[in-house]
Amino acid sequence: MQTINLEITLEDFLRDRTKLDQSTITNALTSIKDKYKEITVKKGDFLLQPGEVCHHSFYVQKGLLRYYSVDSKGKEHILNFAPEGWFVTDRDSMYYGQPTIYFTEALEDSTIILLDKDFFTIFSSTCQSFIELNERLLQNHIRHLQKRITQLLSATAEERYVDFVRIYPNIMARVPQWMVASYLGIAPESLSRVRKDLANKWKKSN
Amino acid sequence: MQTINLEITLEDFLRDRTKLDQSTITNALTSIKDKYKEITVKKGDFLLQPGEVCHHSFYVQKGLLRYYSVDSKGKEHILNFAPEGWFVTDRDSMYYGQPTIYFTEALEDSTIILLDKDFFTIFSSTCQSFIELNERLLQNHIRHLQKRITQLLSATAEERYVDFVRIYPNIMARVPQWMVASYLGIAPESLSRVRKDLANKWKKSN
DNA sequence: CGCCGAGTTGAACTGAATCAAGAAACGTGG
DNA sequence: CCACGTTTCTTGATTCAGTTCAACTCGGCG
Repeated sequence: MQTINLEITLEDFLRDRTKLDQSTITNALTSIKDKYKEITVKKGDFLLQPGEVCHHSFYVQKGLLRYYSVDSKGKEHILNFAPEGWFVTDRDSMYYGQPTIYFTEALEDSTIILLDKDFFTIFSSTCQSFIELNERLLQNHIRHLQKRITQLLSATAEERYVDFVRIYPNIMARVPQWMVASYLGIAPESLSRVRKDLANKWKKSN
Repeated sequence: MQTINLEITLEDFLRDRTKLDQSTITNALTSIKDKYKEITVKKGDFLLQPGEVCHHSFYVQKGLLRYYSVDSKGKEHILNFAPEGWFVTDRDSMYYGQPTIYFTEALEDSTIILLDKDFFTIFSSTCQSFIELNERLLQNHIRHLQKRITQLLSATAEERYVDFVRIYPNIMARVPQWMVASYLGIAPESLSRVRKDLANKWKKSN
């Protein structure tokens, strides 16, 4: 498999989003360095499985995660993909101490930063612009989820697919097609047909 | 229409969620009283319509709001109901200054508190427990949206309906059935049939 | 009284799921 | 580097959940 060479360190990320200079961030991170740690995982490894309790947020430094559930009929439903620079947090489990019902799996060999439950709180107390960052992240996450709900309520399989490739072309290229289908809430066979139809349309109009 | 007599003031809400005493909250609110104001609206009034830019979060003190979009075929899709003690925020519009694409409509005569865009930020700077409240609200909102996505991806119309009445029996009783259908992402006729089937099942098992 | 919005019911239709089979791509071990 | 099994993708035939369209009922309300 060809490796993808994206790597956005947590420091890069913080610098970019908080507009603080590198040394401020390095200092802040050093002062709470027991609140996070870096690990590497291999393709196929699980960071979290149903029944376990979640103690960390995951920041993806390199690689790709998927966060999914399995329903009563054994079908997988992907809630999120997380490439470099994204977070995965199992909020139900982390904030309420319940065992999770989701899988968090590495789709590629990945470098992940584990952030303690109180990482954000503690970091926040050291600098104002981090509070704002955190809020912005949550706000954006909400906007993202809301958009997805609107789409699930109103768009056809084809529309959802077209939108997905437009917004996440890189993810499209990095995961098997049936996972995209699972994310979009359609059967893999249906996605295959959707793609065929789109290809035909495109040919005709050319 | 019979009136519903729930009323949860913003102060009640803050006291309950931040565990601060009443006088602290009253003082804090007094110090930023230009950052929020109370209004009353009538059933059918719109607090926000597509094309307008959103400048406030809405806190529902009394009454009921719905937040919905209209798709290209003219169909409505309800993103959220908001009864007493709930918030409605159009984040796309408020944080990015874009005109909104959603309707925010009062389904009953309502008392609404308009919270300025920076209400939360300013209030946060006066007390730590408010930062936490804000974060918890956002976290819960995310959990809620995520659950809804999982359900849209995996559950049948019947399962979604059963879950809805279990969790929001009060909303079920306060809005027309076709709005519940719209929230669940099914046609009103389908919801009617689902209910009929459920009634039959219940009779048989009795 | 007559109108109107909400809900129900039936019949026909349809987008997508399911089932089944085969083709292509992939990775792993020899 | 090839051979083999596994996974992914495609295609066709069939089924099904839910939509659409249309007609009818019911209960309020001016």
